[in-house]
Amino acid sequence: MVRNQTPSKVTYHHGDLPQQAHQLALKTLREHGDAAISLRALAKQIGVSAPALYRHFVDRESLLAELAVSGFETLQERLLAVDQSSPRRALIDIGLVYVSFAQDEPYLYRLMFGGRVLPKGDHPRLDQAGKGAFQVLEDTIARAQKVGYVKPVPLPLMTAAAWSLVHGLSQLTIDGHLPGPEVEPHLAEGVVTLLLDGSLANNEQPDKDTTS
Amino acid sequence: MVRNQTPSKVTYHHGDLPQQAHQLALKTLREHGDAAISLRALAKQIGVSAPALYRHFVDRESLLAELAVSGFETLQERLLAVDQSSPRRALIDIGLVYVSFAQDEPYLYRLMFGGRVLPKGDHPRLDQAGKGAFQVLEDTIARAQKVGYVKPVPLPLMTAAAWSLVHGLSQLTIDGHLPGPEVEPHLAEGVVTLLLDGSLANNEQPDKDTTS
DNA sequence: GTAACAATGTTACAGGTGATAACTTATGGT
DNA sequence: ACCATAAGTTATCACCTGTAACATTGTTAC
Repeated sequence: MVRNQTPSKVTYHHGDLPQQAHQLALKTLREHGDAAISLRALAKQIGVSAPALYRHFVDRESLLAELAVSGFETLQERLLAVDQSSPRRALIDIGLVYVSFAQDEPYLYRLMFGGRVLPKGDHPRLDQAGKGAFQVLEDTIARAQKVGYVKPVPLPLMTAAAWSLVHGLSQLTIDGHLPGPEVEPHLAEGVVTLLLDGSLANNEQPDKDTTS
Repeated sequence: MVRNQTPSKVTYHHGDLPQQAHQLALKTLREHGDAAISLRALAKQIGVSAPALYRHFVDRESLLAELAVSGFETLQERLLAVDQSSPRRALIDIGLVYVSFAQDEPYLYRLMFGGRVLPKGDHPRLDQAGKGAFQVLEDTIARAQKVGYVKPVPLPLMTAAAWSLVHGLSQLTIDGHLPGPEVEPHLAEGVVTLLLDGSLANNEQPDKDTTS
């Protein structure tokens, strides 16, 4: 009904439609998934006519793409916040933070990677944002490799393996195919460690007989 | 128009609507994705009225669930066809077959795992089919463990890691985040091997200095 | 054989959605 | 003060899922 923005005047022009639509859509996405996002419903909740949204979003899909972009950005932020002092802990924590993000925001994560929005060509901002998050992972691995902590396997290969592992674990726990963190709190750490210990340089290998 | 089934008579009753609808929907899915599947369009192509389909599929979603089930079944078949004589080759090949399936049938695979159809409760046949495919992977790992080829790490943990890895790699290549098999033909084998060599029992560990 | 019944089709229709066209009002630069 | 333009509005189209009420065919009991 009434605009819940700071400007108290009720104006013909909304003043900040794109922002508010983005926020409300994000909230709906978080709570009910992308399928529940309808431009008409959004407009009604904001108190504006449906076609008004098309002044700011060329498509419904472009709105979803924006949400996905913001998702990649916050994922990147969380990954960048990981402490990088110890290579091993950094690698593990990057993985844990990644999986935690997906589990905290299942609908958002699914939108980002669900193929609902194809990253190819249509939305250059989207794959740029995706690359950004991916880059943090790659940089962490590269750093650990440079220090000699990780095997000198080709960086793209090592990165692909790591990303695949955390992405797969995220998706499978989200979809209920694997137990979530409330059932198996240490699954993520165990899985990440499993890949990691197989990826160490020879001189860094832990005692193999104490790992059971 | 004319029924392309063996019975030549054009009848009021179709005779095999569910089957034909399933096949046509599967074809549409393969070529254009699940979003392109509309019951009306399906009915029109088959030459039947739209509500007729509701005699056989309670929902659009239940039709999609059936497609997903058949997807899991053929995936399971392909996984079961893997030669199990050598534990190591079996493990690697299971992974490669899994990823190849996803890359051969990207839209089908996305339907199976895209969260489009939630496996929880609604469709018991679906998670049964999913468990079936998953079971092949787990059995292969269990066999390799029993033989002493794989570390005595808890089976659910090892399985979760393996499944996460191949699933993540599948999804990421499908979505274009990682290079596909035409660009990097050996990526899948490299990634799978990376996890595997970190999961070997001590007495089975390959020479670490020749693995670069 | 035929009458009753169940299965499988049909047309008509009720909501809901994305998207566009044509019109109206406010904003801001000159 | 003016006017071009940005940002709203209503009206409308095409399409979709899903339901209700009716028609036709196949089947089974007598």
